[in-house]
Amino acid sequence: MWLSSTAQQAIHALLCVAAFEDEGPVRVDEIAAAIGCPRNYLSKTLHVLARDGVLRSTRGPKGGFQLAAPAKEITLAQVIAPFEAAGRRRCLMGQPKCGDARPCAMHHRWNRVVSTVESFFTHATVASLLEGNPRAANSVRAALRTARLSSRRKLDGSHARRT
Amino acid sequence: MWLSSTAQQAIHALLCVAAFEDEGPVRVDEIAAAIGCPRNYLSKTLHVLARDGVLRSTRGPKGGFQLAAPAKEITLAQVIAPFEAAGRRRCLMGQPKCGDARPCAMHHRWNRVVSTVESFFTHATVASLLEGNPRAANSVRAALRTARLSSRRKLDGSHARRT
DNA sequence: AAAGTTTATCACCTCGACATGATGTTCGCC
DNA sequence: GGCGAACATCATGTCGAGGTGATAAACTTT
Repeated sequence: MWLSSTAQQAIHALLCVAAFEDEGPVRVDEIAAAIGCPRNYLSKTLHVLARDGVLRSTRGPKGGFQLAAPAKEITLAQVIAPFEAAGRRRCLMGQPKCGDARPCAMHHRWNRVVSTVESFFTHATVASLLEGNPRAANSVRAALRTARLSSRRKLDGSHARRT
Repeated sequence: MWLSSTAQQAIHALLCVAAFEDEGPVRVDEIAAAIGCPRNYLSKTLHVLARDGVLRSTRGPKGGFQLAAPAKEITLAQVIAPFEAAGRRRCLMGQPKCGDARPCAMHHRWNRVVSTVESFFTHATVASLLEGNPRAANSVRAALRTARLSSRRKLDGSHARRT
């Protein structure tokens, strides 16, 4: 709820990348498989984050996506910013004129609520999420490992085993 | 932001109806003109609220929409409920499994934020908005009066004046 | 330099929210 | 009862978010 599905994918994907922060780049296919979303669409999403300086992408073999900064320095606000018009139109009734000068009927009270939400997103970092929830972190890692295994298996199938 | 434009219209329209609570029904055309939204679409929206027991509609001359209960008893939550899937999917990452048992990485912290927002909507009543903001209430009333005047003028134009 | 792996991007599709115009339905009033 | 005022509803249209498959571009390895 509230976040567009694109923004949700972005957050989820960043958790995946962060979970393997020091093991090199993570491929789009792995992430897409791990979080269950279309590969090409996720590629587009991650590309945007790369342009915004949140991720770094490398093409070719051994390529993939990495964090562009330590996980402790990446806030959720940065991650969802490109995909949410949120923060712009804060008026509950969509009135363009609404502001502190010409407040709509619920401007002030609503503003307090909005601040709460915004402060959640600006204070929560990718790292804090993983640290605070070892169980969830593990499940992210597990999902990615599974994805890696099955892509291995696919490779083995195509050009036979070479042991 | 956050509320669908339909829900925004619903809230705005209810303020209009509430502002004229004791002066009889308010017509869709007036409301639509006052808040600047398509008449037929608003009609559909208000009809839903009528089916939900928030409004009462009367057809024919002297008809229109009235509150089905005192403005003090109508919460914003009731008003937006039919137009927002909100409250169902509270998981930030859209995971269906996410709950207190199998929390996603930010389930608990996010839940606190969600509660804040929900409590805003369940505690704010239509009456409280008008009372707390006389200025905004007046501008709602003014907009509706203007709409009424211009529809009068249209009538006078069609079947001449009869003074 | 050729082959293979990976991201980047293009053209296109689908679907639901929002919107519109015409038409039906119910009412008050003469 | 018949007219006009108002809500109710239907068929249809528009538009952007989300999604897909094919292809291009960049990189590594050999």
